[in-house]
Amino acid sequence: MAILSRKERDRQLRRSDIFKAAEHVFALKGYHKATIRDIAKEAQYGTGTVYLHFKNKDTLYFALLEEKLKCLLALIKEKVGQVKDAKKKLEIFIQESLVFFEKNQDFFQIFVSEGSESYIETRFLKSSIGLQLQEYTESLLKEAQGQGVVNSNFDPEQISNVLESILKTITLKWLQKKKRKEESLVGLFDTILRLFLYGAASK
Amino acid sequence: MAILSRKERDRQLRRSDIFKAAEHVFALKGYHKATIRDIAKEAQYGTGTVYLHFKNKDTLYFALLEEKLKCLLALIKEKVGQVKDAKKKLEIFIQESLVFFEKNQDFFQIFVSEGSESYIETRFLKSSIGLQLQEYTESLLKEAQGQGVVNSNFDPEQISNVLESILKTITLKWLQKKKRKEESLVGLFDTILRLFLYGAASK
Amino acid sequence: MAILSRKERDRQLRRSDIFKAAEHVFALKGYHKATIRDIAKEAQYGTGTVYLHFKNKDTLYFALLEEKLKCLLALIKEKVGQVKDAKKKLEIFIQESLVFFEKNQDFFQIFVSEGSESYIETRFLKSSIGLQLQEYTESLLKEAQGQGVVNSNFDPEQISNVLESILKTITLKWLQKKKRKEESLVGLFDTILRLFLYGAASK
Amino acid sequence: MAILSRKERDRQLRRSDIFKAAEHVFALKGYHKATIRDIAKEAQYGTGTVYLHFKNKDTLYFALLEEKLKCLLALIKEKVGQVKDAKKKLEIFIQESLVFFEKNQDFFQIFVSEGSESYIETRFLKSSIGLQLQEYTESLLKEAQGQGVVNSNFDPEQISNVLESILKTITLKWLQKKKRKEESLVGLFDTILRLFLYGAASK
DNA sequence: CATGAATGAGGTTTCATTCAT
DNA sequence: AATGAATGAAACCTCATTCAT
Repeated sequence: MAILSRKERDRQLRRSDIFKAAEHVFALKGYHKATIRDIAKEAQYGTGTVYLHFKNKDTLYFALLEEKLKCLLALIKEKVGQVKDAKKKLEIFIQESLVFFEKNQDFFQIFVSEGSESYIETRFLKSSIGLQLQEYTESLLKEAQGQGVVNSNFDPEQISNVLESILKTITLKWLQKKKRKEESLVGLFDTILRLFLYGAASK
Repeated sequence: MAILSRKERDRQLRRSDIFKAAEHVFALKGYHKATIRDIAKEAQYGTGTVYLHFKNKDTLYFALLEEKLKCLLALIKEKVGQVKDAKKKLEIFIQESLVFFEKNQDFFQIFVSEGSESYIETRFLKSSIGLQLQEYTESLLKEAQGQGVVNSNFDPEQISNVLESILKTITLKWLQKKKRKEESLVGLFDTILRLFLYGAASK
Repeated sequence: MAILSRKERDRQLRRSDIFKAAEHVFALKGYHKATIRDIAKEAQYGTGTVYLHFKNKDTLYFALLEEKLKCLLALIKEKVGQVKDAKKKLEIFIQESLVFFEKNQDFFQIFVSEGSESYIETRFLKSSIGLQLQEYTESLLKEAQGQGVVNSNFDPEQISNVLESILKTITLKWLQKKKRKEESLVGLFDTILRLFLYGAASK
Repeated sequence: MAILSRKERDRQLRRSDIFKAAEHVFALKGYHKATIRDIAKEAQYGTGTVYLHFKNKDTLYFALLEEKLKCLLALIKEKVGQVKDAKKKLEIFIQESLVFFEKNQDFFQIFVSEGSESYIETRFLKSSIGLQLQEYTESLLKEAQGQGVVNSNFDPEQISNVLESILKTITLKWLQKKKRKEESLVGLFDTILRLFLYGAASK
């Protein structure tokens, strides 16, 4: 068993190496311009080795998305689970998302690009983790509606999508300007929360 | 002159045929999976014919985006120009966008996909029409800030991005559910305006 | 008949226009890079018009070669016919070739390139005019052998080829250096004659 | 080291296979009509394999020329280096060229075709090996002039070109008649040397 | 297991040639 | 007759995927 587990550990290490490389390359070049050889080289493996761990390019791409999203979701769930207040939960949701995006900028670049090609969108949304995140966000918003934090007239799915899109938009623009400014992404937390909850209107 | 104008008209007709086909195929398959042959076939022309009108795939893609966006922008500018009130202007901006998206669903699919691969993003944003739309939206929001409709603490660029992303998100979801529901996209105008201006919070 | 002959004259004019254009374009770009559209445009005709006069690109190319070579051969024959002495004949042959090449540098460029692609070589050599030139040169050399001007041990075909290749080589190098030097091609007559007849050795 | 050298040897083997195939196909069809697929098929490899070794068709073509010319030049230099007498050197130069051409008839076909399309000419002449051969030939002739073997009045560049063209012409004609006659190319050595040094005139 | 050379399907693009006007 | 838009075959080249070592 000790041998098996070492084997398994090694296996996971390779997978993780490839993930890291793929994350970087996909973020840099986009799905189509990135080649498997690029990724293998970045990971310092042979081309074929990638195929020992992932059936094909698609699989690798989505596995990468899922893996990272699983992290994000787990993180959020854990932190959110520590509070009861629905508004606080939303705040933590946003906060932790921003922290995660700031730490994983390559991943974010991929995450935000996904949705581009229609067939990717479809496939990804059907992936269990994509759905789970969607559902979890919705559940938070329903809870917020239950507690009178969010207006109950809105369709929970709709506003969860809107929240996500605001998060993505603000993060994306921050990423594009990062070179010039020296602002932390988390510093935009207030803006996002405020925009989402109270909108752009004057008080 | 009659001959010349007929020639020119024919030329524009071909261009338009190809645009229509390209719109459809790009929307269906995405930029990368769409082939020039697909588009030519859809337009019922030979492959080479496409190249008589567009230097290459890229050019066709961006010409299509620009053409449509020019329409959208012209439409919006015209309608918005008929009112003075900044809030009314915003309303018309949203309203007309929705009308346009509903009428041009294939284009919307492409429009929302654009932004995916980084080089497309870059190239598109640098295109004059992309910038113009961006700037026009910002100008509307600045005006709204000037008239106290929108909070002046926000960065106009930021909220214009947020407005655009809300529009896109809601439209996208509507598109994905269209088969089931039988709701008009313009019917979501109130939701969008409200969400953007006053946010998701309870009153 | 007058009408017919005018028609025919017009026809010859078109042909000649196209020839002139083709000569220029082929010389500039080479056979493969030159397109029929290039040639038509240069001649200020429509693409299709070229096909009214020449079955296809190949035909045009070889017709051009033949036309010019027919001129060259006619010219040479006429001048050479005015003398009896075999050595003088050879001198005139070389002299007139040089004059012709200097006057028709575009044609020379094509002429010297022909021979490149193996299939062209074959086809051209089998053309009647190619053979005629070859045979005429041979006959001059045979005559020179008969009069003791050229050594009878040589195969007439062989030395006629050698003479032609010396002519081409010297002309080609002259053409390539023309920009720098300001020497007339005919000025190289002595060199060529001397090299051909007495070789490169010291006296 | 053994492993590395075997890999390298394999690599050279593939390269050589492709060269052999390319030599044959280029000789048969000429540069433009030859396709990479033709060459790959001839070499019994897949199309893509060719691109593992040569960036593109051009590169393959010139690499082939260079490789062969490098051999020819090396061979000549070695043999010529064994004698001191300038005339003997010239003789060996011609002799070895003929031996090489006879052994590498496909290459010769290509070699003689090169010079066709102007851009090929230019590119080839600028290649170091093309220049080297040119310069080496010139140096031999200068030496011959120095030793009174060749008339000093001639421009060394000019007569080196003439020598080369005589060599090519005679070889080309021999190649075209090979099917009929059963003569060795080297058998034409005397003719070439005599023609070049003493010309075609009677003694 | 790891490798990376080999593969070949498939995409983009060009251009000789045709044909409706 | 003249035109030039339309055609589509065919070439180049890339890269996901396989497989022998």
